[in-house]
Amino acid sequence: MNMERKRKVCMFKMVVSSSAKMSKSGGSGGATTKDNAVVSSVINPWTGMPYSQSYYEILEKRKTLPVWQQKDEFLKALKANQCIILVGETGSGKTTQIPQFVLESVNAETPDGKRMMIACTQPRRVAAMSVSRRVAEEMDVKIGEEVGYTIRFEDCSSTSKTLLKYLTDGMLLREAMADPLLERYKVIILDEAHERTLATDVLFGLLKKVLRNRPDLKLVVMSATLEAEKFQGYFSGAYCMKVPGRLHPVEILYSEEPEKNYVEATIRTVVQIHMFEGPGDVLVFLTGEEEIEDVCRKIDKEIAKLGDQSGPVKVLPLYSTLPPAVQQKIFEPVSSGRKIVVSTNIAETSLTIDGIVYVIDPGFSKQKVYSPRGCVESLLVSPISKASACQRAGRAGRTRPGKCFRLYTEKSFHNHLEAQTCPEILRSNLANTVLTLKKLGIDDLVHFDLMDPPAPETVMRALEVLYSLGALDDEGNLTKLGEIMSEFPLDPQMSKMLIFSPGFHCSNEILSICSMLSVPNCFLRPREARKAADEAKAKFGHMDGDHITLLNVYHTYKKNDEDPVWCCQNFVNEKALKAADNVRQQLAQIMARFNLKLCSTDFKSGDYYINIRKALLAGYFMQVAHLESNTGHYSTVKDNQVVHLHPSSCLDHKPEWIVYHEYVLTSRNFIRTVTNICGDWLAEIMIALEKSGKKLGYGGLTLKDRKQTT
DNA sequence: GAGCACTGC
Repeated sequence: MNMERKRKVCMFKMVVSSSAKMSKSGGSGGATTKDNAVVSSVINPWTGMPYSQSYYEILEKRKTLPVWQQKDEFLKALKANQCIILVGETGSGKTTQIPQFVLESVNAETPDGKRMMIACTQPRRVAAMSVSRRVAEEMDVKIGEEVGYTIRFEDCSSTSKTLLKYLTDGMLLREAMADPLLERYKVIILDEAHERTLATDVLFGLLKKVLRNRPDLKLVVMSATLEAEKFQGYFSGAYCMKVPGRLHPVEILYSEEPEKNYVEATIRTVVQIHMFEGPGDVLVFLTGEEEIEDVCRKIDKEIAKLGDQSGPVKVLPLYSTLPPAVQQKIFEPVSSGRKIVVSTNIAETSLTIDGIVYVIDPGFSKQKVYSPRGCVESLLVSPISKASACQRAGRAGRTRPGKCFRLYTEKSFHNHLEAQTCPEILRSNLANTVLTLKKLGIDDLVHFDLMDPPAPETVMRALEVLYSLGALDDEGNLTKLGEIMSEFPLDPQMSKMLIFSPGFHCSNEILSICSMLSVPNCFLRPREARKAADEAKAKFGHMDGDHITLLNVYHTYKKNDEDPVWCCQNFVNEKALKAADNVRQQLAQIMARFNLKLCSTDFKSGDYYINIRKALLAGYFMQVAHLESNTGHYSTVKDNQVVHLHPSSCLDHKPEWIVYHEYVLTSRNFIRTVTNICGDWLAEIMIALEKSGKKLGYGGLTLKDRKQTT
């Protein structure tokens, strides 16, 4: 078969010439030794110790990064402007170097020794950790001292020493809740701003406000190219500068005709690359676990058919729920033949694989969409954005020139793909975000200046939820309860359930359930052992429902001393349970801060499970479904939607009333993680709510109607 | 009788 794709467009320019010149003039060899002799007496101002040999070696490499060419320009701009937008492509060195430039100049500006920090945010924990380690090394200091990082569950920084702190964007938002003017920071750098995470978007709005109240604070927004103008318009008056990247050229090849079946086209392209292209590993982007496993098997089969006429291949799947040991395999070099990694979007930003020369981009990914009407979040396979397509292509040019095969036409790239992926804030349930904003003192949500304001309906829905939970009062102000709720890293319903659980004498148990609900699904179900996995899961099952099943798993895990062998034998995801244990500790600390007692009902008491189920309802009374006797289907109490029990539920019967943790829209309207409750308990809550004057918009049902059905 | 893209607090 001929290669069908003929159109070639070179997307990336080589930007190595200037840096090559740079390292030549710096002199590698003899000159370096001479330099060292001169500067070896120089003392590291941070430690008071002479610089180590490796400091100078790294310094030479740092000086070759594109961003060093513009160090002076940046420092001048920083002095003259409150807000800078820095556009830097992959490989410019902005994430490691800019914060150090800032540190050098800001320190010079404040000789009074007043300790204020520089923050640099990252969307992901791993990045915050690994970048700060690298920077500590570059500065020849110990991580956690002058340079540190803060992520959930781990604070590797020191209040007395740390000057430069890398942290997740979500973490900075948490800090802002206690310190709304972010007074401990002198400069805040928001990195990877183009990713537009929910936390980054909220920080944008918050910092725009804070900058007006703190003329001494400076903000640096760092982003990849595409949205620079939009950012400049939002941060009006910001100084904007561009730094070139350093990526090898990537040749883009498009399909001539639209592909009917992108999975088949993918397999065909892999085979073609393997037969006709030179050496180099292949990275394939697909949408999900099942599709990936399926394609991996088919590629193996097709390449086996070729027989000896082509070299060996190693086909490896990659997605987040893969056990870490299997994930690690993608980084191992293959002794002979070609490595083919078939991955989800995880390889687009979170994981970087070296040695990739060919990228196959079918143009799809699974994306979260939110519908405020039904309060549902769902995952949909959707076309990616142009920005995302460029990011994928760039993965082929990290080590040497590469090729990217787009399995769609050039016309559809230009005409059908959106420029940017829709920001997360427009695709999410905002109940928790609105609670955070209220806690940050932003009362007027309508006039809060967000880069992309969400639909009014989404904000209204969030306010409604918070109001009915008692987090907001009639005027929309945060109540005492709302304030405590905002301190928990949980959805508002879950915070409320946890805060009310001591009143039901079961806070230990609810705490464990919250933790289990906060981590990925702990039940493993490998394709080759489905039956055994289902049997193992059934042993944890409880007749009252899935929440108590989760509690059983957690208790049994602890009873077995967190034994990895036990996890494996019972098809339980050890990583998830460890995470639940971490979450539990964190939540317990927050509870202690508010004097929320940890208590349990006597296990032998008939009320043990009843109390737990009542506590569930205290938070999730808006997520109740009723079995309709005429149809045999469940319908939601709130808006009379027909819903179906998710097949993963352990319930083997259909109780009249159930509370559900989530409503997911996939092949049908499913409710997942459900527990049997009593209609009278719901009626009691409704009466109490109505007495306090709260209207819930319960689909036109009056209280009398609801009482009649109980 | 299904699915869980990916992050983050």
